[in-house]
Amino acid sequence: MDIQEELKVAIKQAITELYQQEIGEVALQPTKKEFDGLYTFVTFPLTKILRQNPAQIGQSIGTWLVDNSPIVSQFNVVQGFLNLSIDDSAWITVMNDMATDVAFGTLPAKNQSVMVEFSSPNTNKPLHLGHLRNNFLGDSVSRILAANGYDVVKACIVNDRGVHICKSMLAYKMFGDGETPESAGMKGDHLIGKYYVLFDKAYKTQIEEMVAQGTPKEEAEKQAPLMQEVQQMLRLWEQGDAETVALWRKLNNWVYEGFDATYQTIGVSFDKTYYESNTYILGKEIVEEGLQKGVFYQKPDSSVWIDLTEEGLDQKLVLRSDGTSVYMTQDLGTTDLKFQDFHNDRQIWVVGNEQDYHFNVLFAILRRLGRPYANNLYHLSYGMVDLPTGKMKSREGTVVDADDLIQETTEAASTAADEAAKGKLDEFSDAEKAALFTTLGLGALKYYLLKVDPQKRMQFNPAESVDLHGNTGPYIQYVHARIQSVLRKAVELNVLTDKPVEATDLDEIEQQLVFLLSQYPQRVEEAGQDYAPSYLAQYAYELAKTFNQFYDKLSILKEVDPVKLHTRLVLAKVVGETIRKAMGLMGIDVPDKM
RNA sequence: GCAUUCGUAGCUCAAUUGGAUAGAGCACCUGACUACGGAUCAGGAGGUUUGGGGUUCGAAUCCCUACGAGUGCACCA
Repeated sequence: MDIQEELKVAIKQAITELYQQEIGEVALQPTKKEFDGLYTFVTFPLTKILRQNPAQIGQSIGTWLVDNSPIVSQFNVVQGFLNLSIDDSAWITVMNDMATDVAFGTLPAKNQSVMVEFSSPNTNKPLHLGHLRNNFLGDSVSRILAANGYDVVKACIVNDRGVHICKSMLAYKMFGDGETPESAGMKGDHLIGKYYVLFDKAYKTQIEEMVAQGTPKEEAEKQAPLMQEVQQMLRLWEQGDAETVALWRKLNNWVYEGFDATYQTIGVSFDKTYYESNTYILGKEIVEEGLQKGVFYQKPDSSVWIDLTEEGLDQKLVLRSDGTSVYMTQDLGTTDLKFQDFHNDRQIWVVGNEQDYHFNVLFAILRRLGRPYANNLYHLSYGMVDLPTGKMKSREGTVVDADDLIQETTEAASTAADEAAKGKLDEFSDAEKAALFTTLGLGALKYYLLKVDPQKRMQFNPAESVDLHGNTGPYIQYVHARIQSVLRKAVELNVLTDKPVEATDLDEIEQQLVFLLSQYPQRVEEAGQDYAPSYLAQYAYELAKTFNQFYDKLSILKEVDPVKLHTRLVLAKVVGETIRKAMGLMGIDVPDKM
């Protein structure tokens, strides 16, 4: 039973019968808390069509609904707002539906596939806070789309070649002295990051020396011997020089081991990994195709361009005059490759908003080329993560390392949780405790980063990110643990939660809870449409908070009326399951005890 | 300079896409524990939604403008 749908149909019917008019889509909104009712229909827009004032329209429709719809029990009209109360029997039907539907909140299969590309790291340094926002977003959006009935392919493109990795390679060659992750006692990605920093230091010293001797800074940056060597190394790599390739392979593998450990900790995985070393040559035949189709044009120096001024964009280079690729060429190639590999109905890129322009251009070019998939591409753009002290700057050493952060968050969770648990965890083994603290720490961190609208730049406050109170992951996790505790005791009392609810009336707060629960599938759908994990964060918090109010106001296990006791247990059970699902869509686990 | 995103309580964020008196959390103040898990709940205070115009029954939301912040405007990726 879908109360909202039934209401919409009933309202349409009311207008047809009362006014002999057809209206389009009926929009309902949740009633504000200070008014009676749960659904509100706004009548202002109808005044012109129905030629009546808003309050009269509300009064007429409200009266008709109470007389003709079995689910509408009461109504009130405030100006142009028609507030509707729903009969308890309808809510109880809804509750029973939800309690028996194992797949509640999972939408029917759409027989369409989506590729979500995210993470896509460079292999010269470890992941940082910004990558975490990217990974959590991509992972969560993938889960949300799967819940919406799409077949999802999670893809990662590893940027494993180029100047940046050559810098680490060169520094390792110079200062490495055979060091390995084992000998250094460091994760591989951190070790390579160390050499990247070493390169940068040595390089800067060279530049400073050259500038001191009178070379202009810009020229010094290009002429510095270290940079020359890096360029030479890149050429050797491209020529397939055995020694260079072997070094490259060795260092990259260390980095992958490090990344894998981090991915495992944060619970992120991919269905397909592309390596740029395999794909960077792609795209040149597309340039050829574009020239033949007249989409691109060639300048006398033989560089190739596209003119996108009609789309409000600029002229853009797609092939250098020496015939080598640029970033855009590669992306054209990989987009085609991804489509050939999976034939996805849609492709999504989770990439920071500094590349907004790049994706506008990429999509415009693919449209011009007449790619069949060109209108089903989406750049999920997200804002940077700032620190309370300002921007993260690698040069100033203010970058927050992902592994460090996760460790700190877990430690903070363990300190706070050990204290707050007050003996509840005594029976836990050390391993169980460690697992719980990771769940709580990661829950706090993921929730903190996902609750904000992706598009917005956000501020990361370390102290707030590990908070357990208020609008946080652990607050919601706590409600789940609390519910499980109640359900465990119910089992001891032999109260079954798998038979239908037989109550005939509900308390107001119970009604509010059922109403919220009934909205879950719709929220999943909206989150999918807008690629917005934040909707689910908002929802999970509201549900958890409402449950705590319910819990405070009404007793469950101490209730003497067996019908009410049963009703409340079923309600608690469904709330627990829905919290688990909603949090699951953000990649957040919920514990049974904490 | 051009393009683009953003500006909401002291701070961090919401606002169901144009709807009611703009809501939460943190911090601050007050109350509720012989507890179905107080890691909780109830209450208080806190706002000219950056300023100024406009559109309409109705604007944080749409348009214009000023101010402020971010990002992009490479034959880098």
